[in-house]
Amino acid sequence: MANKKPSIPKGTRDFLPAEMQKRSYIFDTIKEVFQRYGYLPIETPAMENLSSLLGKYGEEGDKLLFKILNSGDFFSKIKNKDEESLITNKITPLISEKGLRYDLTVPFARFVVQHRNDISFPFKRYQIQPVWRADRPQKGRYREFFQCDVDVIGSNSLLNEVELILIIDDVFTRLGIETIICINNRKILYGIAEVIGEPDKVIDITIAIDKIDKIGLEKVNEELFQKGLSAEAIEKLQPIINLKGILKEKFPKLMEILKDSEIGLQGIEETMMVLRHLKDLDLDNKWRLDLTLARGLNYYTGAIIEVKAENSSIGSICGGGRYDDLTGIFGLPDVSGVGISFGADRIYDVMTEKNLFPNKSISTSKLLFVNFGKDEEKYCLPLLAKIRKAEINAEIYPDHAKMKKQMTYANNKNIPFVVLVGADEMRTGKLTLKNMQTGEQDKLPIDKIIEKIISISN
RNA sequence: GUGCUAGUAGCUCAGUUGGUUAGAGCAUCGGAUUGUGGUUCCGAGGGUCGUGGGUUCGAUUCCCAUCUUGCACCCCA
Repeated sequence: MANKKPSIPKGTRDFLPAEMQKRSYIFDTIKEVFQRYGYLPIETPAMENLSSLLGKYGEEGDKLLFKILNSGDFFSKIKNKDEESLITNKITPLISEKGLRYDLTVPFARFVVQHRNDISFPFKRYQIQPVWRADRPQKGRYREFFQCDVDVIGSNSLLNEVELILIIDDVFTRLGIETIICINNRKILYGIAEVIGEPDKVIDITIAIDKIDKIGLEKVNEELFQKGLSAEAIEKLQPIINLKGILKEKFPKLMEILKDSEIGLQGIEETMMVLRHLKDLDLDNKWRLDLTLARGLNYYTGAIIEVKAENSSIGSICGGGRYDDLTGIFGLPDVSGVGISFGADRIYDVMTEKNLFPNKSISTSKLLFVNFGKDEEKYCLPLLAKIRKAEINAEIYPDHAKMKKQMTYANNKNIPFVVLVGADEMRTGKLTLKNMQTGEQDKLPIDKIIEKIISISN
């Protein structure tokens, strides 16, 4: 009798038809744009070997991986069952060798290495699938969510970076979301770390200055000090973080600062190239160079991109960058890729918040046959087939229920037309067509009904 | 993983300083109307008061634990 209420795991969601319709709208729009730019779809399994996943996302990422318990009697295979060897991180490799994917980029790198002989480079692919993270859920953060990735792999050209930004601009313009696209380059960040004499602390530095908008300059400096940066290095960093002004002024200053760092200068050059193109292209969305943009994922090496919706509490809705050696870890060195990922669920949240979904009716059915009984069913079925052949979405109520019930069904499902077929209609061949919006009724033969519905829906 | 908030019908929420049968609106179902929905009127079903334990004569109410939700940190789409 244990009649427990059914539930789903923390941070996961069911989607009702009304939500699915809106989600499909987002996915369809994104897919259409991806294809417009010449990207082709792939899919990869929900689970990967843990060895493919671990160590790719940083320490924090490893913690957030969902691990899958081995099948069978794995426990008997463990030799030492004393407490010492049962500590989580020691026992994990013994009982789990698979995990749910954390993003689509790392599985893609694995995919490219594995299928290198079946694809030709540069390889442009898109991939729309769910990913899983064992994070604490909160606003705009789920444990299962969909990413829409576009990547080009096997090309060093900065044209790819430019193209991805155009895709971002295209997608958000179509969806009606006003965004700001932030652009930076990891090489500039490396350069800065080099110049201030703390090249080993790049990650700490970037993570800290990434928070400057949120916690302010003082707290950032505090955090840097705690991470072990010398006071001198922090001092040197200040003018860089505080670089103000328009691009024309920023770049010469930055070049002066980074003049002793080869990698830093390279980063500046790359970024200037990209931005110069963007200037010519007249985007609908705002964009800017943001030296405080860092992004947490370890594998980025060049350009980094992040998109935020304007005036929204939901965090970034799209992000990405260039990774020079992701395939290297899987045994294929010297292949560079760039890619971005759209967070479909956050885009959904932003669009809900700002009421940006087009208000279409939920049902796709244009017409419902009311069911009066056995003889009438028999009479209606061929007519229904005819209507469907005319490419009109239509259905018949499956039970011989009361009129009220059937009409309510049509009403709730937003079906614009109802056809009533009883003894009278069967005798004359003229069916009663009811317009659910106006309440008007006509007696028409089936061909006229088809004509009418087609003319109205066009 | 850390801190804070909350959990009462399918949904949104009342309520109880610990005391018989826990309420409303919406939704659902039925009827007024056996071939006419969206508006109206009448009625019905639905709750182990998140779960487990403790204190008490008695707990939905107090205490503890746990799960879930929301928020902040961390991190991120």
